[in-house]
Amino acid sequence: MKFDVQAIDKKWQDYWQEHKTYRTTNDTARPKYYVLDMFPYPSGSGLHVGHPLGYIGSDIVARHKRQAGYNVLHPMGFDAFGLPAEQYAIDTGVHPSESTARNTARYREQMERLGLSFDWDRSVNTSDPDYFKWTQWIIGRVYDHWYDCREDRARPIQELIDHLSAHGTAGLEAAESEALELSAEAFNALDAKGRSDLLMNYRLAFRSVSYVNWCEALGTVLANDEVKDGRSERGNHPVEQRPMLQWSLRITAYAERLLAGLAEVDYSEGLKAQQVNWIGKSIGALVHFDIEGHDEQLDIFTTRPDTIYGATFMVIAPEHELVDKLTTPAQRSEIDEYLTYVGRRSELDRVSENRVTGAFTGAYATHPLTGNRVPIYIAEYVLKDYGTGAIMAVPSDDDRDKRFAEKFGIEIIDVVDKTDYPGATLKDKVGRIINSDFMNGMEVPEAIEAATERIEAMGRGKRQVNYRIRDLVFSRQRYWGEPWPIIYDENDVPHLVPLDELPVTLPEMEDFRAVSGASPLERAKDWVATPRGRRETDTMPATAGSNWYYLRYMDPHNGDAFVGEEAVNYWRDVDLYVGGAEHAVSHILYSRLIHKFLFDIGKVPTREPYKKLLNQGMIGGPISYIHLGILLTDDGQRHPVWVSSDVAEGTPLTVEGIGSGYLVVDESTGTRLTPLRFVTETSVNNESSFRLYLTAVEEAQRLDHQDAAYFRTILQQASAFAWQTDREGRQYLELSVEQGKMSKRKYNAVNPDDICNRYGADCFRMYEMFLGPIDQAKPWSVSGIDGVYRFLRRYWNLFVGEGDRLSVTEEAPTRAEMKVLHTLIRKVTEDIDKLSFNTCVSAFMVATNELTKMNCRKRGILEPTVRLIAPFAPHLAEELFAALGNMDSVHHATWPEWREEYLVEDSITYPIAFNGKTRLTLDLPAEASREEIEAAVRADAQVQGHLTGKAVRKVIVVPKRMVNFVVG
RNA sequence: GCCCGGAUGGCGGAAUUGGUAGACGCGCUGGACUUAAAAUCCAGUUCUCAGUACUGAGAGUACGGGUUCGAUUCCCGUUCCGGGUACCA
Repeated sequence: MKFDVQAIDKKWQDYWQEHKTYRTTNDTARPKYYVLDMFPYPSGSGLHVGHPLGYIGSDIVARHKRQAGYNVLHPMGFDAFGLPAEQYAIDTGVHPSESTARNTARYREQMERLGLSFDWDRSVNTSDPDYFKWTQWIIGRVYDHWYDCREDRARPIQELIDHLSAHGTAGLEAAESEALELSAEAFNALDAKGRSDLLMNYRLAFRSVSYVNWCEALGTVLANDEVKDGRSERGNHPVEQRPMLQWSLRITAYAERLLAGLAEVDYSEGLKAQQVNWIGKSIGALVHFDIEGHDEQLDIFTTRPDTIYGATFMVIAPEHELVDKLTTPAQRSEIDEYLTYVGRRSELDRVSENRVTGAFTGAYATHPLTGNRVPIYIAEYVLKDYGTGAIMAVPSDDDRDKRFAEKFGIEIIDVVDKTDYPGATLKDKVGRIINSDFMNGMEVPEAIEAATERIEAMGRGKRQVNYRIRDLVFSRQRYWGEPWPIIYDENDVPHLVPLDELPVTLPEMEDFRAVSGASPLERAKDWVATPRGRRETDTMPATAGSNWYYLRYMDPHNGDAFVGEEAVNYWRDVDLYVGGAEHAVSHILYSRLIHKFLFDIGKVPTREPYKKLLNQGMIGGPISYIHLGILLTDDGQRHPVWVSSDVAEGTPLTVEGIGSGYLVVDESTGTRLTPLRFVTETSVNNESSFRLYLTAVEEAQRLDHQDAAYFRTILQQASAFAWQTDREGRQYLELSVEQGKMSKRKYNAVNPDDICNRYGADCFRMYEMFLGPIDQAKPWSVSGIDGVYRFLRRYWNLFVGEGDRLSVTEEAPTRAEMKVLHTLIRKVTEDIDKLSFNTCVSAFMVATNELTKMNCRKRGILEPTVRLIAPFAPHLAEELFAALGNMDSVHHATWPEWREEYLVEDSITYPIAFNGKTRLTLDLPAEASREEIEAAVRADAQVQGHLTGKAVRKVIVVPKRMVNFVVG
């Protein structure tokens, strides 16, 4: 048997496929364990070495749990619908179904090359009609429900209709777009269209006009999480706010439960904090202000009702519905001018320059407590979407209000004395209330309570909770997504497409580009027109398919339900969910929402989908640059040359074929991106350095892949290289380097296939784990991978001796050998549990070093280590396990258990410290008592040497730990 | 600005109810084997100072304080780095 990692990888990958080694059945006799990787979108560039970090970690857990006797569900599938897939298709001119199929196949190949133990028979793909049939069905269920705030759950829309026709809105506490009051008679008098419109106010999936993020370049609306700094996350295009008719999901109804549910899941604190911030709960009060000369009231939301005596003006959002009505003739032109200005400003302008702007409407509100006249302004800094879109401005205790007041010359009344709290900021909610009538002298928390009570008692408002989270816009004017399963009748009333007619598939289209706000599906006239009316032409966002996929894996081929009842009651939820932190907010939050909805309608037995979440760290890639300079030769000629990054301007240079002169730098010089595959990482004088060797340049001339082609065009920019020579006489240039994300554009993506082909999948797997804690970001570097390869080789050599023959003996193990084995069992078992994979690899190295030193070749020791290493190095383990005479796969073998009796120490090495400084160590019997230890230590000659001439004030003895003498 | 992480040799990192700081690996230095190289194996490798090999002394986990017999670990303050988020009333 040869240590030929390529052959071993191939042999066992074929074997696993053929024997379906990782097939999972819904065998309810065994305890279940569900370990899931986040759904990848199969991009055209394939996997790079950053992706597998999480896959390997979860695979180790899956394999370990399998060996530990669990029925393990460890599936993989693809998030194939959505903007990226469609944008990629448009860029490459290939139909998304084709490119998706190709990319999916590539991903699967790469994953199989890594030896990941997925049950591919359970794979799903969101763009598969058998899958999105159920996506459409789920959204249909959401559409068919409303949220009863009193029972705190979703209920069928028919029950709402029954209530409305019997009592109207009386006694109704529902999650709603706007508060409505309606009698039963009025409801019953509505026609079909009127009734449908009214119900939209309550449905959990509803259609309404709202301000949405419109992205002109992508031709679609985007959800809040798809927008970063006023630009689209995908493609970095500008985004503006526009009122549009859109489908949305009423996630706000679930805000409180999404918040509360965080208490019962095991996510990192940071991730929980992000979810909490995104939901953005704030507790405060709703206050009504009368407006002079108008019947309407101005409603504002504040978290600081205690500062109401400091409210010297009001500000409403420019888009607020009362703006037009409140504007006085004298102020009309000023307001119109301001509205034009605001309309011109993009979201990006608003975010980037933080100027104080606004205009006076001419109207005044009446302060509910003082009766004072309070001017009403409009200003950009008040957002239409948050609270009521209006505020009472308290310039003494709010930065923005203060800047506004200063600019417009408005009175500032100090209402909170913070002298007792030096350093406190406005947000700390501390201080003593002044200038505030009945609240004077109160501390802030007390005053908030008192103010709220007073306002409620006066009928001027009420306590209120507000959330930052907005309802989730769920329409896209794009082709590549699930069509909304809706048909509008001749009265424009939407009707759900019934289950037996699902899925609503996409029409075949040649040109599926989105044009100016109209969905491409509108152009598919035959598809839109049905006997019952016209189809909805909006599609769903990518999250529609990915927010419930973990349930489909439980029962992927079920044609009668999205998941069978028995299957979901067995698998229940995901025990360990592994993926990148970039999906922390949106994906996790939205699938928690759908899960809670499915719980409400009795389709899932658990309240949360993911019990424990592990966010793997990003692996960055070095981005290297070659330096271009000008060689000014003695004859005054200028020659562009490639130089080392450490060559300064003015350095004398001699370049072969050109002559000598010195280096100059001008606007044509600088740095050029160098593909990572041509860069060699070395270490010189303990400093790491990145070099371009002559051999790599020659290689770039030969190879025909993209990186080489790019690099050739770059290298044409100069005619020569100012080579340096290393110790071995090879020619190179020093490059400059920075760390960045791995991406195709930066030519720094490293393909795991390349590493596997060189070192084998097992070495790659263990090396990625050895890099450090899995949740920490780290730069990719190949330095060190040789060390892991050497370790695997040494481990192999424990089993295989001279002439590549198995050299394992049947001798009985010694106590020392058993101690090595059981120490390893304990360490690996415990550390897998802690998801501390890097220390597992170290433990294997330590054990291998020790067994090599002992020259241990005994089956009784070595065979259990094969079962331990199987999750990490599945191929080598399989090869060795078979060589030891086992017929079944090592991955079905049991996990070894450690026994304490082999771990106990006979003697313990005690550090002996004097005033806390360790001076020597002494070996003492493990079972020695405190007194025996002290006596033995005091008797030691060396210890006495340290104690001579000093008074021992105290002796601290911690059995099995240490001894410390306090001397004076 | 706010929230969340983090800072340990030349490098990746290890060390948890507070008890020998630097496991393991890389790199580097020296040696063995070899015609040579590669591979492999052995030894050394936190820094400073002192000495004769065995060694000894001092400093040391971003920085400044504190608690403690004892602090990488707990507390207070500061700096820097990474991530998220931002006119959210």
